[in-house]
Amino acid sequence: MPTRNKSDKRNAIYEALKATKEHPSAETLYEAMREKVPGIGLATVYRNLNLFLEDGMAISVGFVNGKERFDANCMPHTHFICEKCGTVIDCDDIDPAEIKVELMEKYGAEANSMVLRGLCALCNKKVSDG
Amino acid sequence: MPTRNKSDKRNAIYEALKATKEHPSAETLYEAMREKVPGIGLATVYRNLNLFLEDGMAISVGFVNGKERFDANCMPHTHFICEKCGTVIDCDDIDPAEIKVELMEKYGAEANSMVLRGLCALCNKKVSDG
DNA sequence: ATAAATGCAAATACTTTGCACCCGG
DNA sequence: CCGGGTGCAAAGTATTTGCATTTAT
Repeated sequence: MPTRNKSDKRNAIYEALKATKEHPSAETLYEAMREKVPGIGLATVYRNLNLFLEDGMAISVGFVNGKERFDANCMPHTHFICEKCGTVIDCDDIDPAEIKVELMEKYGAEANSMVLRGLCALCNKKVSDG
Repeated sequence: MPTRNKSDKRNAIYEALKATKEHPSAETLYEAMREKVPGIGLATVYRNLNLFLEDGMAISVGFVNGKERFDANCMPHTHFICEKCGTVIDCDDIDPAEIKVELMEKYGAEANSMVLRGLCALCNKKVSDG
């Protein structure tokens, strides 16, 4: 493992990721940071996000419309992804404990994340409204 | 919606997808088919997989190592993906009904799929063996 | 004959990487 | 200085698309 220096840009990226609830993609995070951190490059955001993953400072929520989405909250928690609008919701209070036990008992597999996909409340409403 | 003709290649792709349990990527399916269907093109596989999705004849399991994986089994069922080896397991007997109800009650969101990620039995064993 | 399906190559979209330069200790 | 960090542009992957050709009806 490389020696990891402090770095203003790295800190800024991490703080920006921690500060948002929207589980941003690299590009989204980059766009959001450009004003505050002038001159920052997209590649730097990508590089540092990957370092955060390595170091356990962030997790990948998965891909939404081809883009990887990140979360600085590393506490195991369930995510819901809306297939329509791409919103990612933290479902902190939905505990997959029983499912995990079941998975272990039946398949011997150790789950460390659970992702539900479907339609969020808003998009669901739009559908039923027609 | 375009009028969809029958097509030998399309049928072959669909049959190949139905025949396998490995939830293949487009590329994997293409490689597996090349011998049986000479001259088939990768783009054709991609195109038809997308048509299957549109027509509800197949579902996307999600992305594993950057590649989308497909399943011809459209009955709602839980998937487990091993982050280490990329194996996708059907967990037909793990019913997320309660989780779905919880999600609807707490978030008003309608889930249509559930994916668990972690380590499969084999990879988990390797880890604990050290 | 007509409309859809296909193969190939070119184009996309997202992410990673090579490299020269910058910055902090 | 020296080693890590960064920006930019180029390279890399996976997927989609344009177009001329083939195929089915």
